[in-house]
Amino acid sequence: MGVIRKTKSVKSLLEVFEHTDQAISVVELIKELQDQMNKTTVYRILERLEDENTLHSFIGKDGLKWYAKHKQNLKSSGVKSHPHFQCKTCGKTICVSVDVEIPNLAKHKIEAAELLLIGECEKCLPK
Amino acid sequence: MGVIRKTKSVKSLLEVFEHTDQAISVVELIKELQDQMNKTTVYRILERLEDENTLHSFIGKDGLKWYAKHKQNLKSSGVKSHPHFQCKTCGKTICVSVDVEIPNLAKHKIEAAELLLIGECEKCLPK
DNA sequence: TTTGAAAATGCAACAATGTTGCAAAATTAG
DNA sequence: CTAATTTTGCAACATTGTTGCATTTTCAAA
Repeated sequence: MGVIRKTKSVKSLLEVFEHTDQAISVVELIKELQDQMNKTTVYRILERLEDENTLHSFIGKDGLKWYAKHKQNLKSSGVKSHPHFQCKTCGKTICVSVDVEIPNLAKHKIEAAELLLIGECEKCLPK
Repeated sequence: MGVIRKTKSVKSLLEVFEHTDQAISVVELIKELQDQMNKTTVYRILERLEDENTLHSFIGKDGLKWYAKHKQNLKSSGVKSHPHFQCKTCGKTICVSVDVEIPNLAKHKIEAAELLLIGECEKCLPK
């Protein structure tokens, strides 16, 4: 397996994540980094960083892929997982640090679970 | 609001769901119905049937939209939701009839939750 | 049964997201 | 410094989903 080189592009991308704990969609990353690298490069670096457990990904409510920094997390039924919250109004998407009970399914092997919570964040809630 | 007319296309589409309890991806529906209607029509009928609560939809592990028959379901923390299981090997995707505990999030209003379980189904599990 | 308004459809063009192959450039080990 | 390997850019492509608009179908009132 390949080594991950700390290239200029990789550093640029990681820097984006250093300034926030929020998840960032690939679309936004491409937009934010468009002067520094090609979109193909963004996709490929994200893939590598996920393989290396630096980032983790999940699918948002509209089917877009999101990435966030990887943190060691709680385990439920042996499945490593934490929920993500996505604001349907402003789109803000965050990792939620709570344990989730993953149901067991007879005759099925569950290897991963994605819990997406959809609603409104504090800012978007009507006063 | 509009009435949903029981057109030939609507009947064709509903017939696909009559023969299974599994979820079906839009991609597969379009393929299966390509001789009977335009893909635009498939998208529009699905939207209407979901509005009418005949079907419900969710996003699969690859960001594709899936639909399944709507059944009255359990409520957790006031949020109506049930998990879906998707086999990473054969792609089979089903609704799971169990209650899921939806975590509460301070200062956030959670209106919906999607729990996607990813793993291997009975058929794909190595003996 | 006829008719006319509303709803539904097909089509083509488009938009957005994501993937691929390949040549060129950058990185790292020795 | 050099050579092998990894990384990148680019352009072309694939897939999924959306839109506008003209035409057709449906349904219910007459």
